[in-house]
Amino acid sequence: MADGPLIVQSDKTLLLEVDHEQADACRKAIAPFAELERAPEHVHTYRVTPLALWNARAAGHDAEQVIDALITHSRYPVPHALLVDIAETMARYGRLRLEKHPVHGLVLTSTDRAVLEEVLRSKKIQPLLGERLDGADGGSVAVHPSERGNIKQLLLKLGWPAEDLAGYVDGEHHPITLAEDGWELRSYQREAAEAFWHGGSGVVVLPCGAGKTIVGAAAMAHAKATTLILVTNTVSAHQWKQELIKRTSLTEDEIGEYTGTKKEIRPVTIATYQVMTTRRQGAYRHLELFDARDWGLVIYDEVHLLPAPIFRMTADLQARRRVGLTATLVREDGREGDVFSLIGPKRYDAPWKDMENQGWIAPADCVEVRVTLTDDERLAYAMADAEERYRFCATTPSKTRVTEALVNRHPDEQVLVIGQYIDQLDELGEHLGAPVIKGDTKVKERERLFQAFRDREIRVLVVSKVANFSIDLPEASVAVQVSGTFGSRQEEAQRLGRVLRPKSGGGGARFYSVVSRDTVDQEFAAHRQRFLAEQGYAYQIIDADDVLAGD
DNA sequence: GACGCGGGAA
DNA sequence: TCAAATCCCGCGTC
Repeated sequence: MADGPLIVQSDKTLLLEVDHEQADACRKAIAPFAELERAPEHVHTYRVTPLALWNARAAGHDAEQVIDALITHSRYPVPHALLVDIAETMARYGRLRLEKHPVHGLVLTSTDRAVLEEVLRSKKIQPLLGERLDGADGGSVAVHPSERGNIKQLLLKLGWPAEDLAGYVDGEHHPITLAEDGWELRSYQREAAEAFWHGGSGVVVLPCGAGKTIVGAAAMAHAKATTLILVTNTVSAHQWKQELIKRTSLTEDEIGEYTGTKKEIRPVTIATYQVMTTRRQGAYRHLELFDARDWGLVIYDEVHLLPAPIFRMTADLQARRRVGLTATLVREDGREGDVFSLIGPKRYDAPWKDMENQGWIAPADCVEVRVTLTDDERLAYAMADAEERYRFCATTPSKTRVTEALVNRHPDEQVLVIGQYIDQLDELGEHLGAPVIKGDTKVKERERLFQAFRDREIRVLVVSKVANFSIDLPEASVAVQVSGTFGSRQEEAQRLGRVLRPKSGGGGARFYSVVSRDTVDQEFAAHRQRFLAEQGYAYQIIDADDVLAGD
């Protein structure tokens, strides 16, 4: 295409011209194998990474499709070296395979003798290996079954990710079917569960509110086996239980909660990550849960939050079927590789914009409102310690008036004001005459306020980070974000997710992010927005003065 | 045993 | 980076 929207560079970055008429199609075409790096106004930068290429490979895309996508949308001739590199990187996945062996249990095998020799020379790999079993057309080597996870991690780091074809144990049979009354699986939920089931293990990526729990239930109905579900908090554990009772044939007494207060082990057991990672005298206290039953399926909820010890435990669970559920595969700690090798490749991914087009989530406008600091504030900002800087510019008093104006812009809608600093939120609450929900708000009080908000007795609610975790926040159609943590892309996604539930009137949602101009606040906000930009959400930028002037 | 509270961890 | 929120656990009361 002579005037395509994409510039493909030999350093593996892709520049996408956002306003080009082909930009959406292009974004969609490159999304499976490129990660968004920067997303300012006009040109977005993507990077073609090995992990993204291998995920694409595992999802059944071949190098030819990837290369075709680049050539189709590129404005200039695509550097040949890059095309060669992409083809070679993709070909690395699956060159080595882990397979079952009738005598040795597990073997690492390859038809490419040279690759096998190369990885066998690694000092870290050698201790995991047993006997050499060379055949006529290649080689293989025994691997101790308990090292199945470790060797995959190491091979990925060496750049030769193994395809794991060694299969799974069925686990203890347990009858589970989906309930049939009054609802049915949405098409994408069915596809996601099937994609996981055929892959055997891996990750399903769906937006907030798209019904990840239901995908988990569908996966359980495939496995028909005892299931261990790992979740981030007890509220989530409870919601899983309620949802499973509603959506499957499981009854209350078949589902156990394994948390701080209850230690039930049942055919389906829901445990928090935290209870699994608590230690006494250096030893994990509740490891026995993994061996308590012959689990046929392990579900990892919010896999992007999986703590490091759970990875180590998961390395020993490689013969169990595993499914990870998440809205965002990105991790701020860079452990995407561990998700890939220990949970599995991405098996299903639904772009948010596609879901929006099909009416599963509400359309949303994202607006960044830029506040200019006063001269005094600018000076104070410049003098502030590095640690104090973000707090200072994120909580500037000017934001209060702007927030109030934004809230008043939508007099007939339910509005959430979301922020990070309690002082700021208290002040906003007072100013807006709205209740504040924060960490030390009692659960009873939270529920009372949520209910009043649902009943429209309260129109505006100010919430702290509790909004990032607690799932049972009622729906709103407008959210105003006044501060957030540095660069947490998943935080932004969670917060936008709060307003994405389809509206009864069919209307759209509005997400405002109030940001101090020319400060680290603006930088942080830009970083948080990256994930949503990748999903096709563009931020319109407006000036706070225009808001105050009533537009 | 069902709570509520406060300390510690990460 | 810090601040904030979470959860677990042990302790008390009833």
